[in-house]
Amino acid sequence: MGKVLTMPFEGSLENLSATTAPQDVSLEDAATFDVLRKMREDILCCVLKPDQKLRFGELRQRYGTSVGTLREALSHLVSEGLARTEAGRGFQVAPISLADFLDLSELRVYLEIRTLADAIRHGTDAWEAEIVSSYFLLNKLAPPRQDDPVSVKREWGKRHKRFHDSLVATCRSPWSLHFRSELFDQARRYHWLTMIHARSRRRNEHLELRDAVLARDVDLACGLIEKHIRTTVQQAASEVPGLTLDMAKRKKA
Amino acid sequence: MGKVLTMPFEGSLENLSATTAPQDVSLEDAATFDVLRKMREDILCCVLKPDQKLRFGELRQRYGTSVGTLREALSHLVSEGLARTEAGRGFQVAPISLADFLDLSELRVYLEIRTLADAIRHGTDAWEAEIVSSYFLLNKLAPPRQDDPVSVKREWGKRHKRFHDSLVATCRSPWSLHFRSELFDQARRYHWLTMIHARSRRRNEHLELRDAVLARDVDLACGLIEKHIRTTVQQAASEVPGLTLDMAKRKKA
DNA sequence: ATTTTATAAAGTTTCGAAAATCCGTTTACA
DNA sequence: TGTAAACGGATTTTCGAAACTTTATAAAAT
Repeated sequence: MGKVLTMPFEGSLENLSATTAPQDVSLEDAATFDVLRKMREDILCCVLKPDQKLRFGELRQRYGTSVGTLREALSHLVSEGLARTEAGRGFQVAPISLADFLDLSELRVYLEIRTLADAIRHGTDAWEAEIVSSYFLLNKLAPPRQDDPVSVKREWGKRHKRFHDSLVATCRSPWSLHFRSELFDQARRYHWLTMIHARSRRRNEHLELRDAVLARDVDLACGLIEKHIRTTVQQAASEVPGLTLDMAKRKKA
Repeated sequence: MGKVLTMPFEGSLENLSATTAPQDVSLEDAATFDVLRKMREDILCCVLKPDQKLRFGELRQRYGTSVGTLREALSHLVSEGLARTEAGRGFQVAPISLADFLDLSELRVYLEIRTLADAIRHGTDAWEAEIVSSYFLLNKLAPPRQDDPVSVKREWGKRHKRFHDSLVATCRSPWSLHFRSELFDQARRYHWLTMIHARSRRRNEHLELRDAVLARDVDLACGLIEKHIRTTVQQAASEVPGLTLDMAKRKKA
């Protein structure tokens, strides 16, 4: 658990960030990306449920677009790990399982620590300002529980993501940031399920995290984020019903 | 450099690998994936050069397929980081730079170590057999140099990948394997450039690696793979011409 | 000479129909 | 009764043409 040990990226001679890491497809404004964004959000928030078959007919209605456009978006979701496909038999929402959540969380611990440590070391005033700002917004909303309306849960999820993104924003490793981001989104699916069934209330870990980061205390901050992730897994494992024996949901179709 | 420290995935209660990690899109046999595979290979081998504009007209001829299919494949390449796109102005091959190679290699070191350590701990007879077999095939071909024909370079690249894949095949973390695989492919682009300009000859690092792995010596094997990756970066940095001042190739168009 | 505006060419994005494929059911045969 | 082949409906996959955007070219205006 202990030491942080992230090696800084001082190998890279220059910080010019004209890199090759995959594009985080949000800068785009074309119609395809609208659909992609919407579908991703719907999968993350389990509007489209795990294992659900994704038929073109229905999707076409739901998102008001053509087959080709849908196909492109779906193809994208597959490579993000949010959908699966088998040649000839269409697409379906990626399954979930405790084993998967554990696996991705372990990797997340490393990537969050790695990016956070580097971000703190290269933080700027603007970075601090955005952290303060995004924390403020997050804190304004109480962490949602099972009986809160969906819109509140969604908004909280958005602010939660923004806060965590702000923490690592000045990390200079595009690849680390990219993978961190993918895993964060994956985790959001499980977070959503946890919110749905949330019984226990957690203390304000985000505030501690914010302060440690602003104090530039790398070890403390990284320790906190690690605990934060692990606690989240624990909570999900103990409070989300169908998430223990893994594949007991195949019958759901 | 030292310690290996990869934490095993003993958190995951069961090893059933019915997971959610993104599909490695090679099991597919549809036409779209043929095109995707071919295009990926062409980018990796710099047939399609970094920064090159990818016009639909030309691609359509080259791969004998329709716009829609191409678009789907390109979209996939974007999320793998092998291409870029800007709404309204099409696609282009992802740029390369030394900074990028350094960045991805640092992350690769971690992921290769993580996956290799776990793979060794859970290796089976079949795993050992495949390592022996793939090493044999790799060793039959001498590492290609600048004057070797392209077909030889390609074949060697294929066998090289197969060997490295075989080493980590029994790793039980699908997400780690997935990201490792993406980064390995990224690195292949730079390896190709190195082969083109290779001056120095390296000793047989793959043999050492194979033996360390088969001897189940985790620390040694991980140390070797780390050195292997770092050496490759060094070689590329010193022997590939345009790969020092990063963006001196914007003029190439 | 430089900027601005208009026009044409090139290229990209979207769409829905046609071809191919899969899946469940019925029919034929041993 | 059980197995295999064959049909029909549903769904996916592929395609190229139409609509739209950007880029290049040329003429007009400052």
